[in-house]
Amino acid sequence: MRSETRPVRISDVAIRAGVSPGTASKALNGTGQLRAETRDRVHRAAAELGFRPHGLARALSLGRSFTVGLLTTDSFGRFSLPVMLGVEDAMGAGEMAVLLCDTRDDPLRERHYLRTLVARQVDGLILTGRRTEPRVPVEVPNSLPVVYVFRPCADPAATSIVVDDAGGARLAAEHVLGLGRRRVAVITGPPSHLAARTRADAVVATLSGQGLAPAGPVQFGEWSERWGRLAATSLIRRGEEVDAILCGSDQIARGACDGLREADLRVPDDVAVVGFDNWDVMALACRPPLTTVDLELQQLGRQAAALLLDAIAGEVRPGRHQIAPRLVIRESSVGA
Amino acid sequence: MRSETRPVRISDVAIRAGVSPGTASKALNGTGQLRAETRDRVHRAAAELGFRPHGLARALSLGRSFTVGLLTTDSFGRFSLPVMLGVEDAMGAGEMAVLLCDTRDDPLRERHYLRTLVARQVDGLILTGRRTEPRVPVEVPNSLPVVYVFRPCADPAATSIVVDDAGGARLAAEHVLGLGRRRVAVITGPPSHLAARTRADAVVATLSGQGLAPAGPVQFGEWSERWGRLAATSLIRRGEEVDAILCGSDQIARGACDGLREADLRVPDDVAVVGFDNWDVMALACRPPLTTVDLELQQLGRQAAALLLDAIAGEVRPGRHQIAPRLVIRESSVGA
DNA sequence: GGAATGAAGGAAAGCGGTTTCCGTCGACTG
DNA sequence: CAGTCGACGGAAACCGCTTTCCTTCATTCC
Repeated sequence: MRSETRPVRISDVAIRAGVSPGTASKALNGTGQLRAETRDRVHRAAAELGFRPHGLARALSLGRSFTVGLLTTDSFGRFSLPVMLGVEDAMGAGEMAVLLCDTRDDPLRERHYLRTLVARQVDGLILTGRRTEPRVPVEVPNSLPVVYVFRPCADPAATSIVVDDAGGARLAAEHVLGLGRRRVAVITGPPSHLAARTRADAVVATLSGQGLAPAGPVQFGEWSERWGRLAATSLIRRGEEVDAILCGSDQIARGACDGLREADLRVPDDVAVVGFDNWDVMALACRPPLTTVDLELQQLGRQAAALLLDAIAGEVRPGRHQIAPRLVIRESSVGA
Repeated sequence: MRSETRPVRISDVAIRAGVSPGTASKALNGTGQLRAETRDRVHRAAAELGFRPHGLARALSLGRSFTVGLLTTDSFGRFSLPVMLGVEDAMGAGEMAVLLCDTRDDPLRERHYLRTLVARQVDGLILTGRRTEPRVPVEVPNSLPVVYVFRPCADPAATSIVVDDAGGARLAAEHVLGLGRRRVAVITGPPSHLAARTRADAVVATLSGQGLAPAGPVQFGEWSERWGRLAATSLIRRGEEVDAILCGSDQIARGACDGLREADLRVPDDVAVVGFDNWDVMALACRPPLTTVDLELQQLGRQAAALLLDAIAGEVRPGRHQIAPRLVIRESSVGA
C-alpha cells in the first residue's frame, strides 16, 4: 500500500524499454512505423510499471479534452435525470467523461458555465431542460458541437433530439379507442406548457380522426395529483359520461384514479385511465397500476450522446430528431 | 457572429500589452512583482482581446485539474441526486468542475472509472451511494483526497459524512411523544437495510427512555406504499391500540395514511403518522401532507464538497461526520 | 556496384500556460 | 560617489505527451 511513489511517465517506460519517449508514445498509441517486437517491448514495460498516461498532458497536446459538458437549465429532476444517465452511459463507455453543470434556470449561471466549459476545452456540449419549449441557442464558438436534448433549440439548423410528445399521446388515444372506449376525457397540466398543449392536441386530433369529440373540454390545470383528483371528481359530479381519461402526466392520472375510486367508479371497468411519463413511483404505486406512455428518456440520452460523438467526429446531423415513446400497458386500462 | 478566429493566447495578450508572456501571466494571476500600471495594461489587453486562459494548459503546468470526480455506486436516484446537486452547487461556485460517474453497483465499472479519473488528474473524489452500509475504501493513490458521502467508508480514518439517521428518528419519536401519543407503532423497510434498523432502534430507544414500549413489534417490510398500507391495515385489524405510527420512509407513511383512511381512522386525530426523507412527491401528495424527517441531502452534498475542498487545500478532516436532519411538521401529526 | 526506396526509431519542437532565476535600473546609504 | 538593495520585468525551463521531421541502415533495383 506504500503509494507515494512518483507517478510513472512515458519517459520511464521509454527508458525501461530502451527506446525514446517518442517511440514509446507511438508504440502505445499504435501510430508510426515500429517493429512488432519493439511495440511489444514498450507495452510490456508500460504494463510492468503500471503506466497511465497523464490525461491533461495528452489532452493538451492532442487539442482535445475527451470531455463533454452536460448543462441542464433546471436542476436535474425527473426528466433531466434519466437523460443524464443515458448520456453518461453512452459517454462513459468510451473514454469520454461528462462534466456536470446545473444552471438552475439562471441565465447568468448559464453564461458562467458556458465560459468555463469552453475554457476547459470541452469537445462538445449537451443541453437539456425540463420544459419542452424551444430555447435560444447558446453562444459558443460555432466550431464546438452542441446537441439539445428534450428541450430543442429554436434554431432548426442546430442539432436537437426530443421526445415525440404528439406521437405518445396518439398512442394513448389509439389504445383506449382500441379498447372500445368512446367517451374520452382529457386532463392535463398548465396550458402555458407546450407539452400539455401538444399532448392534448394530439389526443383531440386522434379522436376526431375517428369522428369523435372529447368528453367535455380538455381540462388544463397543474401537474399534480391533487389536480387530477379534482378534475376527475368534478367530471363525474358534472354527470359527464366518460369511459376513459387520458392524463397529461402520471401524477394527474394517479390523482384521477383516486378521485374515481372515491366516487365509487371502478378503474378500468367503468373508466380506463392512461397516464404519461411512466414515472415508476407514480405509475406503479397507483391503484391500479397505470397504463402510461414511457418517454424512453434514457434512450434519448444515449442517442443524444451518440449524436454528439458523431458531431465531434465530424459527422454533424443537424435538425430536430425525435424518438418514439412507448405505451406501457398496465391494469388501469385493461383488467388484470 | 464570425467566430472562426483563432483563440487568443496569453502571448497575444502579452504582445498587445507590450510585455513578455511570463509577465502577462503574473499580471493576470496577481503574482510576481509588477507595477500597478503594468498590471492594468495587461488586464486591459486581456479584456480587449477577450482572453480566456486555456484550462488544460493551465492545469498541466499547475499540476491541478480543478476537477473532482463524483462517483455514485448506484444510479443517481432520490438520494444521490440532491447530494449531487449540493456538491455541484458548492463546487461550481468556485472554479471547480464535477465529473460525473455512475458505476451502477458494478465493481468493474467502479475500477474503470477510478482509473480514468485518476488518469485525468482529478483533484479529489466524492463517493456516494444509496445504501447507508459502510463500504470498502476505494483504491487510489493515497495522496488523492476522497470524501465518502451518505454511505460512509468502513475505514474510520477516511473522511465520511453521513446523515444522522438515529437522530432523525429520535426527532420523530420525540415529536409524537410531545403530542401526548403513547401507543407508538413502527413500520419500516427491509431488516437487511441498515437505515431501517438504525431508525427503528432509535425510536425504540427513545420510547423506552420514557418507560414506553412500541405498540406491537417493529414491522419490517419493504420501502413501498403498498407495504405501508398493508402493515397499517393489519395493525388496525389486529386490534392494536395505536395513536401514532412512525414510518421508515415517506412512501411507507403515505401507504399507512391510505390504509388508515380506508379503515375509517382519521389522521392525525386518531393516529398521527410521521414519515422519513421528506420526499416532496410523497410527503406533499399524501393525504394529509406528511410530517416527516428531512435528510438535508443538499446540505450534505454542500458540506461534502466543502470537506473535499479543504482536503485539497491540505486541511484533511478525517472521521465520520454527521449532519443533523430536521423535522418538518405538517398535517399528518398535528391537525390543520 | 551505386542509387533509390522504405522501414525503424531518435531528436526536438510544439501544446499554452506558469515559475524560477537572473539582469537591469533607480534609489538609498555611508 | 561607490556600493547595496529592492522593485520590475524578461528569458527560458518546465508540466507530460504527441508528432513532425530527419537520420540511419538494410534492401531492392537497374
